[in-house]
Amino acid sequence: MHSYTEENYLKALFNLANEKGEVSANELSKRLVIKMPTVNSMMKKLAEKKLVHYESYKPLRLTEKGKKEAGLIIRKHRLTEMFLVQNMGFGWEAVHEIAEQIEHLHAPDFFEKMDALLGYPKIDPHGSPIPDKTGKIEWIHYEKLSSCKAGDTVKLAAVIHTTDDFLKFLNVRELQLGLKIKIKAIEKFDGSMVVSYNKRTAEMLSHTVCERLLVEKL
Amino acid sequence: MHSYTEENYLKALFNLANEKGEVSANELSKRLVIKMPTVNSMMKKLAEKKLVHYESYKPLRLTEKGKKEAGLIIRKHRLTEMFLVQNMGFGWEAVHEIAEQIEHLHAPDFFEKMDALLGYPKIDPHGSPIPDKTGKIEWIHYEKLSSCKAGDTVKLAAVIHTTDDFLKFLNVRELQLGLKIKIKAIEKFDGSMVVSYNKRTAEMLSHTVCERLLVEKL
DNA sequence: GTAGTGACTTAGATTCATCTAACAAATATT
DNA sequence: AATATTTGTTAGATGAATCTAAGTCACTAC
Repeated sequence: MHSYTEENYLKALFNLANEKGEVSANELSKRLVIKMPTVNSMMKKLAEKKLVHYESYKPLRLTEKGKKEAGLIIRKHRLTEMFLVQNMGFGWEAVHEIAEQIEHLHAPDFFEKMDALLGYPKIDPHGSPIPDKTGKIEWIHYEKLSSCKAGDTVKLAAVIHTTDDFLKFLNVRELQLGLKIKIKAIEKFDGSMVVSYNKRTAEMLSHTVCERLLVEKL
Repeated sequence: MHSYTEENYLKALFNLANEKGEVSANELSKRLVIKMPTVNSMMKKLAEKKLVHYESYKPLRLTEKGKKEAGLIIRKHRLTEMFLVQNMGFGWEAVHEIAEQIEHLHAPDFFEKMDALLGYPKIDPHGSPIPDKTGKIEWIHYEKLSSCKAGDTVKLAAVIHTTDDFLKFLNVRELQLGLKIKIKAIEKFDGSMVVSYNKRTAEMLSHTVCERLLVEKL
């Protein structure tokens, strides 16, 4: 079994790799807010355990084993988030911090039970896919709202870079997963969009926001 | 805030004090399966933090502050057990291990929510009182079944020394909290009891079992 | 193609929770 | 009361995860 600390390194490596492809020690250090030398020695340790491929001065890569372990942690995280929202009534902005802790529990029955009570969900409350029991993730490709054209009608499928503040921002505007959104206009100079949905006929969304909303075209 | 480790010492001290009054370093060491010198230095550390009264070669005592902290951890443990049983469908024999881990989470909202969803329960699934939000415990005095007389009719109010095996033993015999039990006879030589309840007309319970069943006389 | 900057590594210190070994105090036994 | 046993304490070591300081590698810019 791996320590709480090791699990956080694995998860960070996994997430960074999916965001940017290769992962540098430096990025990892920044992500975890842990100084480089510490990261460096942990990488050697994880290499010993065959969880990462480590070579001096080369980018970091998870091994297959490492990916699987990371996937299983992320599975626990996302199942937990789903449970907190669906079965306990938390808002999607409130669950990340709690799930960050629960993901490290060694309690297979607990996660099995959550999974069953939720009906074996495939996505978490933010639309991110939940890895399966082997740690594998089934990537679903959505488009960014920012890459859609005026006139398109889309369905909100997932949100990314989900800080609490951003999620609260979405709450205030009733922007929820599954929502049907019509793009009325796009401002050329800043990429902001005017959209309509529900009873809102002209809501303004900045480019930053549109970059974080993933949609399916209808 | 206290570390996971410190919390376990506090909880063990609290429980031992309630079982036996005074607590020796030796008992604590055995309970936690941690060697004496380690316990010793932790006691000094907790004394620094004003959580225990420590004097060389004297029994250990929690300070008021220590009792409160311990009570709050036990509160989290018992709320969790209740939630796992009531809202997630676990059997009472399955929840201890999971709750041992969840009790250490720093997630006030999570425990608040469980408390609310449960309707602010006063006891856990084993009949033990749940400390209030200030860490105070309201002791309820029940009698041991073993101290009742033949002919008594009692209600099962709590079970103590609840190992998983013991709880499974009770499951098999349909012995649940709230159950009305009639004492038909007591064997003098070994203290075992013959009791009836539900459709069971002559169930034999050893003295060991009767010592662990707490009841209210009816 | 050398200098400079940023990324990476090594070396060594610190803190926490644990251990073993050895010693001291308190308690029990005869 | 003297001795043996149990309990508690001190000293010092270990491993995990962190740090700072200092040195090395590699890419970028002229």
